[in-house]
Amino acid sequence: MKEKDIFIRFLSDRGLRMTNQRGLILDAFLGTERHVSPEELYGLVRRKDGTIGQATVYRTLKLLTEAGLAREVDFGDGVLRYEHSYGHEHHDHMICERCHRHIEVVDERIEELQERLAKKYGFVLTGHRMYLYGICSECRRRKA
Amino acid sequence: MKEKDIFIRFLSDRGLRMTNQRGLILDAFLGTERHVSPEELYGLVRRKDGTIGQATVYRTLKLLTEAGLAREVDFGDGVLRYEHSYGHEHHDHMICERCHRHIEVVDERIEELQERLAKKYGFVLTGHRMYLYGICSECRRRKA
DNA sequence: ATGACTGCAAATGTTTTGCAGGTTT
DNA sequence: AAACCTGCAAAACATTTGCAGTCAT
Repeated sequence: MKEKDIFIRFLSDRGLRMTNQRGLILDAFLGTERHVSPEELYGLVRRKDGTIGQATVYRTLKLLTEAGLAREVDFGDGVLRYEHSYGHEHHDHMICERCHRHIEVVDERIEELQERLAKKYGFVLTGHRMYLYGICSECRRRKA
Repeated sequence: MKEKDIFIRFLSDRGLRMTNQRGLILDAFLGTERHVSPEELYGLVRRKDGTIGQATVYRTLKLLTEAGLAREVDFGDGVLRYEHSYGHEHHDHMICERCHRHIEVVDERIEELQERLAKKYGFVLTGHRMYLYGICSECRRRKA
């Protein structure tokens, strides 16, 4: 399990320690492929350890983000979510407004045009967020 | 002033009334070309009427949004901002991470590729949000 | 011992809501 | 009167922080 090693390394590089709670949170995070909110993750972790506090979950998610293992995703619904970052290339998101299912997408040509657009205005891009909202085929079929 | 008429129309269509406060808030909103947060707008309006409450500002901004005069913009910094919608075509945003200056941008080719990308996954797009983050030329020059 | 870690509760910051009083129709 | 509006303060919400106690080195 490479991620755990990375995390341990990251922690010790900063004089921090790997703890039981951090391990549980990391496992729970890695164990789901969904975009989890801190609250959801808190629920998952609590099944393993009922005494854990949500502050610890919040704090650990920040650490995982700094360690490059997690990435914050903001769909704009007021809750921050986290997705796997290690071994997961950059991608954007397409979200169904009915069933809230979402797909990760990448389009090289779009990425390239974004760069060009930035250059046109004298910007050097550091990152971007792109969310495509729509209705997926299933939802359209179900309620056409 | 077309916007005011639209707002009055929108209100009366729903059995609501144009009031002094709503008028002031609309004027203040139209009077700035920046992306204002409710708090900023509250500050502006209070200069004209010191007794206005911020709840009224929040409520009116929601109304303006429903009326199609304002559009919510979420830069992901924890504050919702509002921009003019009437007579302002769709556009995306490019934000300087140093000076927080932002530019409104549109790229037809990107829009088109987004549509194609959606179609590829069976989605029909209803909208999208795209934020490009970077460093603007001035900030690069100032602190290269 | 020192410094890190944790759970808890309190604080934060933005936005929403309940309410009592005021205004319009 | 009925329905809408308003300001205020309280509530709601996700997230952060302070703190006192605990644990690892």
